Amino acid sequence: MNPTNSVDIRPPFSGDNTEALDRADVACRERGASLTAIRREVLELLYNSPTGVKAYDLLARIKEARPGASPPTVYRALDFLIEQGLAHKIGRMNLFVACRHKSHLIPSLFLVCPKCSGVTELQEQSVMSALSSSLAAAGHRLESPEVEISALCPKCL
Amino acid sequence: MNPTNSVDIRPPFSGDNTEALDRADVACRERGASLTAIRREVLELLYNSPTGVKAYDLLARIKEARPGASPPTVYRALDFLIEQGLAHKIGRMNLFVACRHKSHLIPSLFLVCPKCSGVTELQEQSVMSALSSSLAAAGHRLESPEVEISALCPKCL
DNA sequence: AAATGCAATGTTATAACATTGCATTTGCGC
DNA sequence: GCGCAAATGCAATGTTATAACATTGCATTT
Repeated sequence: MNPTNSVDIRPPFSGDNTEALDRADVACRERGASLTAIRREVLELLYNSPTGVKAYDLLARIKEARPGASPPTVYRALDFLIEQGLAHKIGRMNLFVACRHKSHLIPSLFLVCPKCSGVTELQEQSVMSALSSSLAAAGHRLESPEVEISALCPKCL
Repeated sequence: MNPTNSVDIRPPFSGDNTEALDRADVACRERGASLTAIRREVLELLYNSPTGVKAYDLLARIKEARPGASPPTVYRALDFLIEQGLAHKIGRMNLFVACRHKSHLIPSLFLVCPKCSGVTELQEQSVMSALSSSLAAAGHRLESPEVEISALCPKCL
């Protein structure tokens, strides 16, 4: 949650994420996918949240504009965003966050505060390389370049 | 899942976990807690499972002996075991595993295979120290000495 | 224009996971 | 035995996620 230590490529609370959304749109197109209205709206909600968001909270927000929205509406959008590398699920807490990667080439640590649901993304070569080699030695392979860790944030310490 | 690299302090598939259970019982007593019959049975089920186990699967097993068992029966036992450091919850997959720590003084990595639910526990100084210092630099503190990581196991690679 | 294909979305229901609240029983020091 | 705290039984409910099937809208073919 401490902005000084995050690797955000844009301000987490910005009211206007048009640019980031447009960039996401372009990235999807390049992969032959399409960031439809629903998906864009969900992504925008994630962009505007300083913390991880629960699926049913997203649903409630989406319903304001689309009264017919149902759980699958949201889960499908989230699945899509995750597939596209635009969002990430914090499994421990059933929370969803926008991806704030500098690059998918660099693996990330997600620090999830169990108290405030804040999510900070770190890119630490030292940790990730130590981790990768330990895993390799144990015959395992990281499933995704995203590792989530439950850690109290500075505010909640 | 590769036993060569695990830090199990006893065989994971043993049919007779009496000793480990007795040790757990003593450890609880020392802390003024009591490993009651239900709790002991749940712990035994965990000990006997090579993989993480879902709460409702545990419930089904417990019901064989105690037809009246209900979700709280199992969740309360699990909460107790987790409090006592005898079990661990894998949040990402809603899985529970017996704790196979050598010691709670040494932090552990839990490698959870997303394919087979296998759980391997690693104790790697290099990783944990790199991790701790990165977290500290970011103003965070590990919530628990247990870090879970989603990684394909050797069998499922 | 009609038919077809296909991705996305709508709709309903239900599965899967977890907790709350309250009544009852049990273990245990006195 | 008595009183108390801890544990358990039990029903209901809350929360998270997916299954199954129908419909829409738009691009392509006939």
